[in-house]
Amino acid sequence: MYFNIDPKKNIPLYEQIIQQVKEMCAKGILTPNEKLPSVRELSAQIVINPNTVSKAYKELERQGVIMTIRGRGTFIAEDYQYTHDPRKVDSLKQALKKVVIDSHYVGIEREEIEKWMSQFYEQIGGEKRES
Amino acid sequence: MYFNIDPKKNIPLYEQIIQQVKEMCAKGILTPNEKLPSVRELSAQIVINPNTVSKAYKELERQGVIMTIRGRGTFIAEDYQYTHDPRKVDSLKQALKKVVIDSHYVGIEREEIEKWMSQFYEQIGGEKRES
Amino acid sequence: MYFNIDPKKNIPLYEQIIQQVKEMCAKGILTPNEKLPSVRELSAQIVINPNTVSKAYKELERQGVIMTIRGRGTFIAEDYQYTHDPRKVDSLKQALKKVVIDSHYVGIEREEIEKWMSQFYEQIGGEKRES
Amino acid sequence: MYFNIDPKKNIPLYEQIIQQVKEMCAKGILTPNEKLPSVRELSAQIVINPNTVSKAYKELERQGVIMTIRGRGTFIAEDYQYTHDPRKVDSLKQALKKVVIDSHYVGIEREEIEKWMSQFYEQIGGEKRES
DNA sequence: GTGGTCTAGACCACA
DNA sequence: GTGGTCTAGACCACC
Repeated sequence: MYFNIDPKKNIPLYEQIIQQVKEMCAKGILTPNEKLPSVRELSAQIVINPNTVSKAYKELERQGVIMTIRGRGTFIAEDYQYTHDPRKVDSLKQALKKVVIDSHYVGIEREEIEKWMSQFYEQIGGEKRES
Repeated sequence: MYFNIDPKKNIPLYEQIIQQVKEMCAKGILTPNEKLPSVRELSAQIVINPNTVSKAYKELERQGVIMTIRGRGTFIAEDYQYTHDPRKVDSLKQALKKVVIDSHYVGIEREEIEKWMSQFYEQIGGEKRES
Repeated sequence: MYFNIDPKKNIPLYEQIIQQVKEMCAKGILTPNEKLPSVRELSAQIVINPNTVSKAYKELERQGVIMTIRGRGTFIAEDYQYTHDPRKVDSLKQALKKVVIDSHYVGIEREEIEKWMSQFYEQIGGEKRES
Repeated sequence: MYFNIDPKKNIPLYEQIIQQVKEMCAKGILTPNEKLPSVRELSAQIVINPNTVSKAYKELERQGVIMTIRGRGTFIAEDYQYTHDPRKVDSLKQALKKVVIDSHYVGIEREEIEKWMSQFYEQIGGEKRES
């Protein structure tokens, strides 16, 4: 459970938390039913406003990545449901397009991008989650 | 020179303009030294405030994608210089990682993502810009 | 944190802010991680529109002189990176040439110019920034 | 009489003309009473709007650098008068300060700047103009 | 509280 | 005609 939060980045803090939780889940570092630190704990650990952590948790729960059990804490969900939301698909497509074009302008070759992608998929690929 | 601006999207209007100009350049729809619509023209065309268009143009100029000639207008730059800015590279890497992880959560397979990527590169690949 | 903004000058207001922030940094009056006045504060202090201050701050951030932390404010950057941008070098050279020639036409001797330069460098020289 | 005008630069075209005329005078390339090209000639030569050349000439005349003799043309003035205008002096000081600070931020050492300055003064120094 | 985005409308310098 | 600067005032996201 190591978070790497950088307030200097453009990405909102709560977004950084969301991404890192999802990343750790995808990589298998966090497994279903595993307990997450409480809002207080985490906010103390990464020196951040508790409201920010809370917001991240709420969003993660809304997406079905984690679940809160009153009085017990928050846990990684075990029954994640894929949501083929067409708007999300489109937004992903846009994001990928932006990466392709921007990398083109930075002078990064296609091979490089694909190397990155392979790396990311390798990190995930190990434990393909059934659902 | 058709722009497709949607104020309902989360992406700022000026960012949408930037992306679309870059996309059209990369695809070869816009060629070096070609004139862009004037700030006023474009703002009238896509029904947007001139300042917003101006902001987009200034950012594009800062990135070296376009150049403005005083009193004459704005043009696609002819001598685009790749900038291997390490911060940009890193941010691209992050963006790609986000796409990979988020697509995983939406239930999109790796093959699908790679198909998209191939499409985007095909659209660009035709006229690889020298310099 | 005293700013000396003069709307009557030819130099744009936001440029004056940029120059003075950079000057204060170079002189060591502003030190890394120090907080700058908020956009609203500064705009009230020097009786100027907030957007103008914002523009100055954004440019300073783009140059890597300051950094903004979302919801917290703007701070002097701690890890300033020199950018040996050849275009900037050239433009500086031009600016210096202009000073030399114009001073020649105003009747200022070379010794005078060099005296000024020594003064400026003395003000900076004290705390040469490492990194 | 070779002009090097670049409409892509930030400096206004008429300013570029002014600077280059002054530079050529200071260097001795243009000597007192030498004839300048007519507005038409010059505007044709450097492919520019005649009004722009005209504006430059008017300003140069105002500064006393050149003189127009009706029906004969424009010539380099022979009796240039130094004008110790305090506002100009101050603006030069500001410009020099800006060069010093900006060069500091670009990572150029003092020695480099002084080397430039020496170069510029050498180019002028040959024929110190008496007045 | 912070900065970021956008609008509307004004004025100016430049070509 | 072009873009550049500035103002006033609104709304929003983030912390």
